[in-house]
Amino acid sequence: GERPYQCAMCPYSSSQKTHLTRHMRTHSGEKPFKCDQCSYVASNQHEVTRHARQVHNGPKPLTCPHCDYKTADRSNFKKHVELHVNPRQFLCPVCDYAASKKCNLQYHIKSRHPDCSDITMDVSKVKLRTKKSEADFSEGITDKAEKEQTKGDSAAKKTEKIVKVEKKDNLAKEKKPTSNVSAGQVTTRSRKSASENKEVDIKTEKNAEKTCKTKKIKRKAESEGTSSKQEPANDTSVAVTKKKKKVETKPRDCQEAQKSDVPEEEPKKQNSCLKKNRKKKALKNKHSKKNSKLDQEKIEDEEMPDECPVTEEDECLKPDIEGSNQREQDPTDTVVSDDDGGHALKGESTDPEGSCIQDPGQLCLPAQDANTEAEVEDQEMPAAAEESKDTVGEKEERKADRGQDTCPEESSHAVSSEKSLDVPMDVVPDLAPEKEPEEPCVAENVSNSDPMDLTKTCLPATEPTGDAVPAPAPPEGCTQNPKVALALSSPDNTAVNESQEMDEDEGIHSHEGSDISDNISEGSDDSGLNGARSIQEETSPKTSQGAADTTAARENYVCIFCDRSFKKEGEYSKHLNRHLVNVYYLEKATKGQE
DNA sequence: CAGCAGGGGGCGC
DNA sequence: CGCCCCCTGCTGG
Repeated sequence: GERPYQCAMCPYSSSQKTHLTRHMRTHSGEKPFKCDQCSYVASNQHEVTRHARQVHNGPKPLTCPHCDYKTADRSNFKKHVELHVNPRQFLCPVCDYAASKKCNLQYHIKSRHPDCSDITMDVSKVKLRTKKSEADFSEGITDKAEKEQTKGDSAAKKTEKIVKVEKKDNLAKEKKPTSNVSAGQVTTRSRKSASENKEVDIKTEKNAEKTCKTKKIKRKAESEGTSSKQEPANDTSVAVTKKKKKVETKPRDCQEAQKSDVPEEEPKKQNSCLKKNRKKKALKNKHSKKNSKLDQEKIEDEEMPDECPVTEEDECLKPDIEGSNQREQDPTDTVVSDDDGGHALKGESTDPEGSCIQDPGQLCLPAQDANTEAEVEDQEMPAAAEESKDTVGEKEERKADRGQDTCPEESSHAVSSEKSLDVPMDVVPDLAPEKEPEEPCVAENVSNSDPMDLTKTCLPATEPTGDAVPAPAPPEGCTQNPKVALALSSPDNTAVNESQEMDEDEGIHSHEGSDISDNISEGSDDSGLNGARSIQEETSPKTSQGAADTTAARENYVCIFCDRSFKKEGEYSKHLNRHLVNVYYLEKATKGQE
């Protein structure tokens, strides 16, 4: 309590004079203690001794029971053991990053999320699942939250110490099993706490021959006594809050999970996602957050298996009380579940990347995305099988390459992309120009599906044309037709629109995607309309066919927009042009407004 | 992630 | 006073 020795230079105060004198050296910079083996100097003699132990090959009495790691630094030793016991306990509230060390998390937050408020960032509260469990179990632990920063660890320590007293010897054997942590994370959490304590205790015992135990116990008792009062509530609340947060934050995730529910497949996605993420990191894209998230997700995934179910349940049950601190943690958990679900739905084939990356990204898209994706896939698959297997393969490759970009997929869709040129012209703009880049995943999916549809529609038309109709099929006149095709193809306005938009972004530039164009028409040199043209050709025939079939055989050309029929291609093309022009200007107008 | 170092609290002598 | 222990920050691999 009392701190009679006040520093004149800073707010520091100490209960002991010597501490103040020592502290004063920090201000004066005085470092009277020098290492005899090097030039190292310190203000504290003990720092020199520690330095000598660590830097100069001193004895390393501390040996990790789980591995060959040895160290002379107890702090480092504890940290290391923690890695075995419960890796990645510390989840970043802002992103998915998970750290094995509190300090690492703090550093992460500082470096990555400097703008975040301290409160939310309070690492002490951020703990992980395992710790949560511990906290829940042991009341004493709870003090951490209240104490402020030291607490978290101190509490753990305390618990550990206590455990030691009780168990000591027994544990050593048990340790190993628990140590497996990396492999069997599931059990680890709950176990971890216990196992950790045991292990740690043992170690400490070994190393700390002395009276450490007694001291520790004292400390524990003290700390507990002090903290116990307040903490219990806090700890529990904290743990609870975390869980709750997870639930809340992740509703969508949950949804996804529910949909797919297949946890097994998810890992794949995650992995892929992770890989992608990593790549991104390597590239150092702007999206540091995303990357981190991804990483975290990975981590979580690994750990999550067991926990997930539990956490979810908890979350569901509890509405969040506090929710303030660490939503993100939960999200991560949920994310994992989500991912799994996504996999299940999609199966392996789909592009996990997009979904994974984006979802974590932040928004709540996931649920929808998942759905859309699933649907898209379904649609796509057939289409791909039918017509554009090649294209699909290409797309995939492209995607993989582009993985970095958030919305690589779009570009990938060659088919749609080509059209893109026309896009502005295309009807789509009217309906939904809005989408834009944010939802790469969805867009991609959609776009993919759309392309498929288009292709389908187009292809049939091209081939059969000869049959049904006299086949005027002069591609030239129809330059504008593509639009028509789009319109036709897109009974689903939304999908079409999306695809178009998507196309616009990249498709226009890159010709790559033009599977259709290649197939259909190569010769067209018309400026921008080339891609469209191919479509047009197809469409025109198509229209003719379709029209003939459905409407009336007599008229070769039926206007998509107004059902008007034309016997002559030239007339029809002119008529279409009128519509197109209108559309074009409408688009411009809409864009301008936006 | 491990290592190193700064700073601080507690305690025995 | 000296020592131990701990927490934390930062850095390099």
